[in-house]
Amino acid sequence: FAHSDADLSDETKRFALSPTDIALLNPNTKTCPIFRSAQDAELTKSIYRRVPILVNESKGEAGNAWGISFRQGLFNMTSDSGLFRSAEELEARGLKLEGNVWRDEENESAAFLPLYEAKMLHHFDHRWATYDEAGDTRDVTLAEKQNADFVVTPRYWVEKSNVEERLKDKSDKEWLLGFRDICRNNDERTVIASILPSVGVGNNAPLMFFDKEPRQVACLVANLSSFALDWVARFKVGGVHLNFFIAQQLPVLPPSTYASSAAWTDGATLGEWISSRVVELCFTAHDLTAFARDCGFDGEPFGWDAERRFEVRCELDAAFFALYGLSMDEAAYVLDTFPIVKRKDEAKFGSYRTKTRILELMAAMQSSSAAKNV
DNA sequence: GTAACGATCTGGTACCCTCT
DNA sequence: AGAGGGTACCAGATCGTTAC
Repeated sequence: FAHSDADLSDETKRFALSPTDIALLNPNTKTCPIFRSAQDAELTKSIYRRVPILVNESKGEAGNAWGISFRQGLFNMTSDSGLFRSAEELEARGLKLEGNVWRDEENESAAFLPLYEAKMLHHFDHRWATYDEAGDTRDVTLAEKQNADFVVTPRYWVEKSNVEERLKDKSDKEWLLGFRDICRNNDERTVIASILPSVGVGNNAPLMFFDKEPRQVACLVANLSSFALDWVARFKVGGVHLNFFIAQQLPVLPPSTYASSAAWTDGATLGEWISSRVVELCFTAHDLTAFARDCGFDGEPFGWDAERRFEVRCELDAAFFALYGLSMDEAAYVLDTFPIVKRKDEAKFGSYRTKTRILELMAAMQSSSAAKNV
């Protein structure tokens, strides 16, 4: 991100990284991160001194507190394309479409599940984009999101038995955690992870599998969706892929974090405080009922209320800035490095309200912590 | 077979500039 | 002011190679 020779004489853009620094930031691969300034480098190093990486290969099982394993989706968009079926084919076979699942009235096991692609997912949203009748993708509308029965339409479907077979050694859950492989460090947001139903998934939406409680996984989703983590991730993504080796070396709070409570969680554990918010954000449609139930929530899907979602997401972001040990000044600096978020906020609301609200919430958290210490 | 990842292609949007 | 063109950005899909 030094674009001209003049940048080389800018003292804020000139800094040194020692071998120890590089080993701190990318212990598995010793890859050199891409910092834009000395300030970025120093703040990132301070985060890595406090927060462990997701999978530290040199530490064996102890280096994988989440018991996590990865897989490039369930189907390779190139080599598995022979298994993909279009709506026309399935209709011609006499199958009936229910939601986004094609069913055979005579043979219950012969169903075809949607094949999700990464672009259909976004933060806390498994209904971000859908295919239309013409075969083009479009964003899901607000009215559609507000309908808990609405489901996205994929480009292809895959046989349910193929999905089950590929999942049988990986997960017994009826939901998955996927993230976008294709991303850039100058996109609006870089790390985009989401809970999605247990369906077919293309290789550009890699999946994470765990041996942890669903509520803890919900907390991980919030962590992966936080500005704090995203800011760090941007120094790690050099090309256009969020490869496994990059994901594994992101600073991610360990599951044990969520067993404790904070002054601002009102007596609840962090796990309860965070996971209840994640369920509220994710469980907006009936096709994620299994996820809500696994997290201990028995109610109906939450209505899609943009203002409420904004508030809850700001709460989560404020929480993760605090959990990452960032001061309000540091959080403000981090949020100023998301120009597209800022620009869209200003265009729609007249100011960078995401930043304003997160900082307000951080201030409130700090004063409740201070009150508790008295 | 899985994973990392480059090359190329597609189709879209956003924004800026110039010309009329 | 509006039309048209150019360019950058965005988000993939597809195909291929290499390594293990």
